[in-house]
Amino acid sequence: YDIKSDLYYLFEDVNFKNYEDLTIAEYLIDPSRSKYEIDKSAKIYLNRNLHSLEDLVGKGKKTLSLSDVDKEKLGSYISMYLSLTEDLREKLLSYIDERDMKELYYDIELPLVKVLASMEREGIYVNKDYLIELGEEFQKELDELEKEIYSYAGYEFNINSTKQLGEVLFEKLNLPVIKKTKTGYSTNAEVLHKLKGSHEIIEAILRYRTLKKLTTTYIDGFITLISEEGKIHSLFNQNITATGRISSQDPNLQNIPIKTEEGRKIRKAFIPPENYSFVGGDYSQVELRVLAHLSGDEVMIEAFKEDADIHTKTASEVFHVDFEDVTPLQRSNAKAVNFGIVYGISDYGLSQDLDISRKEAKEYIDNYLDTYKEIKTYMADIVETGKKQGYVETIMHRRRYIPELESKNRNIRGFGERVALNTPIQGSAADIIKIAMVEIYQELQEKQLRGKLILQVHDELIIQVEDGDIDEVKELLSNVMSHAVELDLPLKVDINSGKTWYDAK
DNA sequence: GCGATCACGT
DNA sequence: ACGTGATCGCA
Repeated sequence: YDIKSDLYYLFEDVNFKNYEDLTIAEYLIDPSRSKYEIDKSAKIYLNRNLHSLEDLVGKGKKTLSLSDVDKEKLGSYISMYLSLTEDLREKLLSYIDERDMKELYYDIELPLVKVLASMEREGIYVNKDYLIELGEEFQKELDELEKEIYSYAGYEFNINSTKQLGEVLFEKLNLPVIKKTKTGYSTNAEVLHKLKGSHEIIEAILRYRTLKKLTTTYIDGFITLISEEGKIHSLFNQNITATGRISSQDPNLQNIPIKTEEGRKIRKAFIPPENYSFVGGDYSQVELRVLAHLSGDEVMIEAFKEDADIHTKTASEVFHVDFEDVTPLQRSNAKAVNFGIVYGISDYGLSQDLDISRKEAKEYIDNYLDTYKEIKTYMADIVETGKKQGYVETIMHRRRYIPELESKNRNIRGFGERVALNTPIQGSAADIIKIAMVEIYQELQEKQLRGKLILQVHDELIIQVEDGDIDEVKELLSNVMSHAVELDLPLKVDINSGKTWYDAK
């Protein structure tokens, strides 16, 4: 039960075939549960009412150490735990078998436990001095912005408080209210951008928000997590997301900035040991490729086979212009539609994204579905399947139940429909990269390459490798990732390397 | 401790 | 669509 933490200590001795993890089995049976605790599972799967460990040690500040727990109570808890585990195992494995999840469980998720444990244990070196320096740079500008904002407002207030900021903008300065939230005025980036022309304070606030985020989350936040050896060991969770993706925490290494150059600089702080480099591989358009495969849409499959720029190709089809004549705006609109389709689009959502009317958004979508006719069929079919079965599946039979499809509330049902479409796409992409991770891990060991997998960012893998083995690892990573599964179209992988995470782009 | 808001990623 | 985390302000 939750064996990843134990693998830290048993690492050298445990081999692939001789461990099991019931939290993983439970996750595959129902990935939407918020946590996997043995007392709850005993109730769900065996209808047994049990005391939890928490009943023994308490919670919060007064939590007891195990050594302080009454020995008799502890003993009976442990014996209950052991016999329960065996009963639970039998029950869960029968579910896994019934649902055709044996391959997913034994060949992907279980081996992956060890891969993730290895990534957590290895961690990643951080250049602390660089981070501190970058932080000081940001802080200097933040101090100036703070003064500037106070002078525009006419008084000092807490800029971080949306409530106080709303009062300044919409009551003191009388700027037009663009949007309201449940609790008051909306002050998010989207709103602020629309207010940009109306007062100089707006640009200062936007800049303040950006720099504040970078300092608090990515600089101060990281510095406190650096170990004595100068590393960060974040956790890679295997039973959190409803779609099968991995999540990362303490710190989250899956949302390090990249879009703006300033934020991207954070990545220069992540470095390999001496004489090592990073080799990175990322799937190009993996979710759209998965959609092309799942729907069997020949137009989209053909576009990918030609290795065309998919957004330009989409624009040329949707707007009925030659490939060469697609304008940057047309391409960026087509890109938004492609994104929207993967997320299970609504005309409302797309109209928000593109800041156009709902009617225009609907026209874009209709044009899109006229172009990719089999995607239209697929969208209708998958929702139908979800309603009929109560769940949808990925290519490796990962399953997600969608009770929202039965809701009488239109909004909730609409959400369920988007989930029904997005889950097989996002989840199959997760299946694919997980297969690649398990294979890479095994190949690096068997070929005795001096490389270790250290990061996964949904469609991207980063390996830390001794300089002499860079070329071989690049080749291996490219092959393993692109052949992880066989679809009706090729998977494309881009490979890079460098001396910091920033450079492995 | 917790919901709400905001911002970062794929 | 899927996440994590910082902060505020209230309980």
